[in-house]
Amino acid sequence: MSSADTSQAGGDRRKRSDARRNAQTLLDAAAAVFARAGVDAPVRDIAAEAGVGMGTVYRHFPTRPDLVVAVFRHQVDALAATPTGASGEDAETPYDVLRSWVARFTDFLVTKHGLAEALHSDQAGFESLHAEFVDRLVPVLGQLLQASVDAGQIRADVRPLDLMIAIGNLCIGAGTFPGYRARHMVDVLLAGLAHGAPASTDGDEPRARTGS
Amino acid sequence: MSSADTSQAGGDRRKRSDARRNAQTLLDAAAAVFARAGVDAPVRDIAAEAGVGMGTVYRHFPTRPDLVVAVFRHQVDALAATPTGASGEDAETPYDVLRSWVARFTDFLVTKHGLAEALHSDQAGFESLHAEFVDRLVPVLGQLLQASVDAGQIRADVRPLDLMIAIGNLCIGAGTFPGYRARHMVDVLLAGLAHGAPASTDGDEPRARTGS
DNA sequence: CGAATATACGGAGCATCGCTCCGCTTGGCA
DNA sequence: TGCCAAGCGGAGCGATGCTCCGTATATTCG
Repeated sequence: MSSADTSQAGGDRRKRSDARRNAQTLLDAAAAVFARAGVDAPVRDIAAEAGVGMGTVYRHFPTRPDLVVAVFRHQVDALAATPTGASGEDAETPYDVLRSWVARFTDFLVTKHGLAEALHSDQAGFESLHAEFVDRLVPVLGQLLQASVDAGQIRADVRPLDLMIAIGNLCIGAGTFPGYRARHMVDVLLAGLAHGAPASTDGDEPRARTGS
Repeated sequence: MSSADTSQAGGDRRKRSDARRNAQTLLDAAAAVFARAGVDAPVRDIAAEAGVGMGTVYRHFPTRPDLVVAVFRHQVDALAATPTGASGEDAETPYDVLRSWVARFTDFLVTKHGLAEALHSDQAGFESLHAEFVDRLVPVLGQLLQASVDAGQIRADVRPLDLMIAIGNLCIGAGTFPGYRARHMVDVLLAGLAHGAPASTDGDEPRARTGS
């Protein structure tokens, strides 16, 4: 599912050698172009960088987002592969683990110029890119969240999807707006996560605490 | 400044009558189309809705964002015109005032389909749209923030621009992603604002509190 | 009231996208 | 070596933001 079964660069042994090579070349070229011009870079540029034609790009990656997904697959995998205890430290509290995972996620989004932006643009079927992130990362975030809730360290009224999208959103413009510090605002959000539950802020119930 | 001196619909008495009328027609048509198809709607559609040609649109509003700015000008004005005490209630604490202003800002962004998204897309000179919002609203937010800081109700390490962009970002996808509740996450962010300062969360200093 | 002229209009057209289509090239195999 | 399917390249399509300029008309002046 999620549209990115796109032959994964050099994995497929049944393809012709030039096809396999081109897929990898394309991946490298895309990574280079994305780093240089952001993930919004025209597909034509990527084709040119790789020294192939438009057709070749689209044969390997049927749609632009598929290419983006493929380029960042490794890093999403890394993020998805840390259910608990990033570095094996079991002494950390669940909330600490949550914090460090979120920090890594934030770094990832902030580092890749325009990735966070692309995650949300409704244009050109970028929803598959979004779906990829949601499918892979929401479960992990769900575990981290639940553990912190169970430990009584955070409020229980924030769902994994809410938090994931919120973090992704906060990272938008990180490299674009000079004065905006995305990481800092993610920190503030996490602080709010930790304190909303025990005492509701100011004695003033937020509003519309819909659903669980 | 900010590129939106664009004749303001019907204000200019020196223009030809048909020009004045068309400007207003365009504004109405744009509002209708934005409501129906989001602020990303093609300029051609707006021209068609208004029953005028492309040239007319661009003569009145030199660039797409200028049109968007003009359409939402009234509401931005309303937001900008409330330095303190939304409804004259002086008994509220500064933090309450901040909260209610932010709630109105959030409602505004969430209501207009795609406005929050458009605020951040780097494409097609949308930075003028962003500039408009920043110029008008950051000062107000600055006052609200400072008052709350002075009252000791919120942490002092969040600047107006940070908060404004953060809120705008959190509203992205409000109407697009079914499960995402933007308002709720804005609440969480505000909760973090209130609690980060006094006691740093868990005894564990967040991380990299880069330059106060 | 009727002509003159600046002002405004309309929409064809340009450049840039994402993506498709199809004739040509080339790798892999007998 | 020769065959043919897998693969390739890039012209081309439709959409979009924005420009340009010949045409229509509101306004003014005799």
